[in-house]
Amino acid sequence: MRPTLSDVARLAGVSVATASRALSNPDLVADGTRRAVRDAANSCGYRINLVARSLRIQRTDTLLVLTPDIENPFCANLLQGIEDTAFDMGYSVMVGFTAKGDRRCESYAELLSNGRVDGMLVLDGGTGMSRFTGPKPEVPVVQLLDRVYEPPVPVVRVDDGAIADLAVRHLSGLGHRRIAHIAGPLVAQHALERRDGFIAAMGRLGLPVPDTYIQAGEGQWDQASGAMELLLNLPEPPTAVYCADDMMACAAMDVCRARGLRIPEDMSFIGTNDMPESQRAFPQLSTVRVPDASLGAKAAELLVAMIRSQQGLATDTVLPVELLARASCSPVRTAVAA
Amino acid sequence: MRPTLSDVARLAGVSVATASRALSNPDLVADGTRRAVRDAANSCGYRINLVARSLRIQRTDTLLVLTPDIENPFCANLLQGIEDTAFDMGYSVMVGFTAKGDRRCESYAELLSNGRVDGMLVLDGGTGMSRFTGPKPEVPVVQLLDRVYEPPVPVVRVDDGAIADLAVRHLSGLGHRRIAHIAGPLVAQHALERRDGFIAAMGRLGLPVPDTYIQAGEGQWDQASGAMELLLNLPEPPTAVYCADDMMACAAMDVCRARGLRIPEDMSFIGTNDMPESQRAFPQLSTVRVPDASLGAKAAELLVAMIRSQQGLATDTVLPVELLARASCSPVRTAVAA
DNA sequence: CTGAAAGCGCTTACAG
DNA sequence: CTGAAAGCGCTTACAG
Repeated sequence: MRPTLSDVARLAGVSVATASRALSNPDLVADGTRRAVRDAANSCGYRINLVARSLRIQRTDTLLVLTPDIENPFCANLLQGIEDTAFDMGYSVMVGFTAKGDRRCESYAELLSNGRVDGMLVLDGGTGMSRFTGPKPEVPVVQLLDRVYEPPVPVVRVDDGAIADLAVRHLSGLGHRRIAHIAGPLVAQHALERRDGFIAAMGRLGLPVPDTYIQAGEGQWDQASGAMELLLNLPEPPTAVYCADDMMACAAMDVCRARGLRIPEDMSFIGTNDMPESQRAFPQLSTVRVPDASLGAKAAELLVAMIRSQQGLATDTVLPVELLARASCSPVRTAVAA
Repeated sequence: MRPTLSDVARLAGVSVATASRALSNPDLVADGTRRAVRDAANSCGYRINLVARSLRIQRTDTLLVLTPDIENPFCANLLQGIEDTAFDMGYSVMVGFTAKGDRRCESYAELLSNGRVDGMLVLDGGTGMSRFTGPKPEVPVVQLLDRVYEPPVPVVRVDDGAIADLAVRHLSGLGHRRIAHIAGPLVAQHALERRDGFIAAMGRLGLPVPDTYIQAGEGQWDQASGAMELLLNLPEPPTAVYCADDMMACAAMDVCRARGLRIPEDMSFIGTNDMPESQRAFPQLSTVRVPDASLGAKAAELLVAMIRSQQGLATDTVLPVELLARASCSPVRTAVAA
């Protein structure tokens, strides 16, 4: 049998109360007593039972993070960022993958309502979490990137319209006018807003956006490749492409290379997120960096603040993005076109 | 206040004992009673408190998985595979990243000894977990890929020597004799065994292995690039390279491409793991597939079996690997050398 | 089929 | 500074 606090108390010749204090609140106890209790604990190999402690103090010091998956390196980084600051604040993290279906989501949401975790951090990729946790502002939930619950459930995100605008202006600054967009999974709000932001930015610059210049990439390698094929087969192909995601940009670049096009001379590319593969791509991919680590850190901090029921917390936190001009964009070649 | 079981009992006009049975063991209770209790529970929005339940039944139905990081897609897949089968068996998973240092590892290990989780799954990348959890066969721990604790702590793995042998024989079957190896992080046992397996396999075929033909890639993109540069600068460069990891193979291929070498005509490559990038590489990378999902599933099943204190469990489970011959290897060009 | 009671292993007012 | 006691919210022999 594992020794309990009362075993320690008996060994040390004190009450359980004192043993508890000596171990978790040493200041409340006399020097000698403290030493006696510690010795007793060591000698019998005592380890506190955290479950009992949790029941008593009514918190688990555990956070649940929900993410569609972690095949996407961006999500993986986010998760690591969250775990990192959670750890520093004394929290452990449980993880659930929502892309696996509704039954899973429901089951995960119950960990929160059933008291197994103190709070939940949801990074939704268009999965239907909203069906399972209604907008109950009283439970500690913070959303990452996409708003799936109404305010006052807080969200930590970037400005996706601004991202698209940055990308488009970079390209237009290089003289491009025929700019296409390969969109992400439009079930996810951020993908939708990047697409709409793309249209808006083009409009502001007076550049035309034929329907065919917006292709569905769905955040998938293969679909993005297909989207690029379609763009290249257009009677009047674009000279530059803004992709809602770096992985799709890499896929699209590969298609161009396979067709013998030079990048950036024949086709310029700009992605989003600054994933690890962007710097490894050839040529290195220009992108709009989304600060994954800070996003995760901010979200974790906010969640913990909610758990500790602090007041007046931000309900919408927008973190800055950054244009990273690398080698995949160049000035447009002056068209000698028909 | 959240309603408790005694609130439900009062509402339904029964004892707490009956309320508990009606909810978690419906068969033990009369039809009418069951209905009354359920109605009561619904009407007040009762949710069971899992922490209290855990304390009572002495298990948490939670597993801890320790991994160096999840930037490596292979680890990410493994984690997802584990979570998947854990979920199916009724377990939640907590995650800890061991690459973050010793203090972290120690802290994670305490979750096990302090009763927060029922078992631990460790995927060690050469981090010093062994320092924190001695070889106590009684605690439920299973190791993935690398053995860091002595038997009888079980391990679920592949045969790394066989992997290297498969790769080398594939290359030698194509006529290659000058075969080099880019090694993984040698602090990790699997990397060490792949390297030693490489040497052994070459020896069996009577092929020479100059020291310079074994370069340190450390599982890092940049280091692998550097390793490839060194190989290319050799007076007598290899005609083929076996990489301990697909990511390093991709890095090495990029170096060759940048130098204007053709793959596979000028240099053949074979990797390990079958990561997603392997199929996206150009040309598609030949590799030895390590069955990440099955590895995770097997490990999770084994761990749960240990938790349920089943007897006679395997202490060493070796899963089969598979050679995937894709486009990055071709017959050696008959040397017109000096 | 149901209830009274004990107990899982802690923490924390409250009194002294 | 220390102890006796209550209680966190469940489950499960044990009796009936």
